Amino acid sequence: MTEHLPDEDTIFELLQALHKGISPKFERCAGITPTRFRLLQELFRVSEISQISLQKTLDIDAAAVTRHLRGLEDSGMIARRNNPADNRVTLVSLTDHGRDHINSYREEKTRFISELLTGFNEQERTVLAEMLTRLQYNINLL
Amino acid sequence: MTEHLPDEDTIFELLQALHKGISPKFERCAGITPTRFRLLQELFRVSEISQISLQKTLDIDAAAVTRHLRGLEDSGMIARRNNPADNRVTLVSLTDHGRDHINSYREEKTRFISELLTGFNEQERTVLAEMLTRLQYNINLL
DNA sequence: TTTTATTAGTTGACGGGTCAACGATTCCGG
DNA sequence: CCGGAATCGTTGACCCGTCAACTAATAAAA
Repeated sequence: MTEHLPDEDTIFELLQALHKGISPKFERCAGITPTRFRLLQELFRVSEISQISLQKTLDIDAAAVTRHLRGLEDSGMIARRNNPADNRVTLVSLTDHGRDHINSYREEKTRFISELLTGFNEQERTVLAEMLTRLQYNINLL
Repeated sequence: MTEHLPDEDTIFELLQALHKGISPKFERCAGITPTRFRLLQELFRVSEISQISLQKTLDIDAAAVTRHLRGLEDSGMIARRNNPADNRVTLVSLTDHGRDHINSYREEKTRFISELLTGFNEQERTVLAEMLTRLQYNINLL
């Protein structure tokens, strides 16, 4: 007995190892960092948005937003302008160039995710999503 | 129809969000970084080991090992000595002080993980571990 | 209205990870 | 035996995230 104990620890280690693998592989496949992709995707969805809204939506630090946007601006993907109605906020939007690129990023991301979920049927995906949601819930209680 | 599509993307985002939550919460609960805990745990297991073996076992960068060990050495948890049989390698081991501490870390970690898995019965844990393993496998193919 | 508090964004410093370059040691083939 | 190839560890530079301190602008209160 105690043949193959699934071990609570195993799940924790699997989650750690999984994270270690996912981000770099995503970047290698999609050609963009997961976080930057999320930024672009949100900009695509809403067309124009303040940095603070971006930050809250994506749940990342304000400093990180500032620096990612600087990078994306330097590469011509996004543009920023002051909000004339409130000079504290800067409004961010995709440039045409950015809009061009995000579509190919989305394709690569779709391809990546379908590779990631290879072998998972519809029901398994549902179960997995539900379990991950419960884990997230538990973590938020700590 | 398309009532609540579990969405491939959802799983990806859940994994990302999960990671964002786990490490800081672990550290807050256990009082030590996940990586440093893994280092100590491995040292506890084998008593004395070279840095390169540590690195391979834990699958982290050599530079990270060097720096973590410096930190752990400064806090008196570990000791290092040269391998007299091969002056390239440095052997790392727990100090008594480190051995004292790791037990309380282990308790905190156990508590943390059991909170994390609250509401998961034995069978669900098995299913979850198996699914995470499959994800890991898929990632390694990319 | 003037003062105070709040909000948005930037910056600096830090910890964690990676990779690339380097010195020291050991191994091995000519 | 000796010189080139591996191996081990360290360091520096970079990216990504956090927090804390700061400025500028607006909102709220006295």
